[in-house]
Amino acid sequence: MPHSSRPLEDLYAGAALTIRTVTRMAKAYERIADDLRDRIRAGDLAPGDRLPAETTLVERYGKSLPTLRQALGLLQAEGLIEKQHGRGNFVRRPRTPVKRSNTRHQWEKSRAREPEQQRRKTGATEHDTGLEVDDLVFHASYEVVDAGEELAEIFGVPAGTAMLERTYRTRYQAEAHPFSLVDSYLVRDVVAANPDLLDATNEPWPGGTQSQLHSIGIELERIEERVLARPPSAEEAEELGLPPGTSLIVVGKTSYDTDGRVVEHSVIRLPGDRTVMSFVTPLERW
Amino acid sequence: MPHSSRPLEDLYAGAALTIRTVTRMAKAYERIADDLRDRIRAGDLAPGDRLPAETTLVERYGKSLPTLRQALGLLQAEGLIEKQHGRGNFVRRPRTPVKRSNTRHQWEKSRAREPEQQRRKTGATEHDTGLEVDDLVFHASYEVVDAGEELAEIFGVPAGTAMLERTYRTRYQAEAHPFSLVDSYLVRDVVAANPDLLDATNEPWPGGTQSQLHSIGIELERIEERVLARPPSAEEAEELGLPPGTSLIVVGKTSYDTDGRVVEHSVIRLPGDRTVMSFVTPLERW
DNA sequence: GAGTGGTCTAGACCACTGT
DNA sequence: CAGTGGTCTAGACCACTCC
Repeated sequence: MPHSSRPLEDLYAGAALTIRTVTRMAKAYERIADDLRDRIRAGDLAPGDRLPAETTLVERYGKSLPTLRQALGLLQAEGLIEKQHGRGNFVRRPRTPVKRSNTRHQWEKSRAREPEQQRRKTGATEHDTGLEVDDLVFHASYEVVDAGEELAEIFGVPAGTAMLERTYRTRYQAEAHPFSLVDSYLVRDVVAANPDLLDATNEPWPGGTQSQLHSIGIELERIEERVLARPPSAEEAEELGLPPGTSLIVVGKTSYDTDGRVVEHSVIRLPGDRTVMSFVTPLERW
Repeated sequence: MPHSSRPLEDLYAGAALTIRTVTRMAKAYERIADDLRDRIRAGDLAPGDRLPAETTLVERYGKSLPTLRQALGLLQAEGLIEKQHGRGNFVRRPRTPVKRSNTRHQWEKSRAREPEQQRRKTGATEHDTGLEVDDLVFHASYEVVDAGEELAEIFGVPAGTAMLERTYRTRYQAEAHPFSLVDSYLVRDVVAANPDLLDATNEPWPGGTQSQLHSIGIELERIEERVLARPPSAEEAEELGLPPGTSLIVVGKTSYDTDGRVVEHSVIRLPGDRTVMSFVTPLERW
């Protein structure tokens, strides 16, 4: 079963759960989809393989083209196949899962005060993914924008306050699409205390954002993350290489300093079909 | 803008982000979808309103039925409209968002040792949602199952070990569909120390799982949650009332006791279009 | 039974990919 | 240029909802 080598994800995928099977009339496009799905799961069609041409499948199943295409649409929504205009339909290769844990925050905090040479070795993303710096391609750009109502409310500043907007794109060297889109916001006048922080060419900053904040005397006390999922816009789907039907995970991350003030806020958009986030909650002892 | 009364969610929805507009040929079904989307956002079509019949829209836009339906399919995937066979297409009413925070774990732990009368007042779900116990309808059933490979690995027990499987469904009194499907697992022989724990009719147990574990002398030390999103199966979509195109959020929650042993594991399935999870990560002071 | 969406057909023409 | 998927049409018949 090419798509289910990881036991844990099987469990979450419902494979191990007994689901009450309901007998019902199978529609033509469902029967076709079921058949193709079985062939893929059985390994009859391996990841990367091209499916027979749609016209061929029309003949094989004895149904019309639109009906067949409806079946393929189902499989596409499930992430099993990928359509490539002019080339064919292909069995999707499972993409490298992207792991992200909230233990990264404490790790990054501890790193922030270490010497630069030490900080340069690995970043929080490498910490999460277990990869080397060279495996990742990183792109950053900065811009100064006025705070909208939402941002103003989050930071507790007047609307229109000048904010430093930093956008980051990170992808695996070997892949075409980034696995995270990050838009991070800081109050411009706060970070201006260190002019280096206003210059995108200093990215990637060894030690990350917490190290940058440390350079202007800010210590973080806690981080709050809000997680939701929604369908991607057409642009987001294209940028992340998301197949139609898969969703976007959006994380709103807010950093509070030791005075309880909001010092940073990020909107992190992640592909829903390959992101696994982990959150550890320690509990106080009785 | 009926779908965007909550500022924070606007930000995460991308409304406040400048997205580079790309000029490209608009396809017929995209133009129709754009037009209808605009009408909905403008409030021209209010939540709950029925759209004109598909045949009427075919005349209005001068396109064929399949093309029009393709456009409606887009809007449905975006969660803007809802199709109801035999009734019509309706502008979706935003559903009550379901909030869930990891602060519930510490809250529940503190509660576990309080007197029953105190525990009975509110549960963790009410703590999250800010609702009263009476606003929620709760269903539980228990079953003893053999541990599969995945469960065995998680708990560090041999495959085939007898597990207590507890399934929970929770919904708002006023709504037809539950907002969470929980399958929780415990090692049967561990919980058998208190026979009350094997009986589903004792649910809802005041104080929740941590209180139950307390009754057999187990104290939790930390909770790990793994979060991912995937498309729902047909059954899950139906049970949660998910429109096609929206995704499921799956949380794998593992509870460790003070000896570092796994004592409970849950698979929690939540509707992706209405669930907002919040995770707070405290950081150690410098 | 009237009105609505759901499924399915047969076929035309366009757009993209690779040789 | 051949092969492939993408868009679109006109129309038939079925299934569901509600009066």
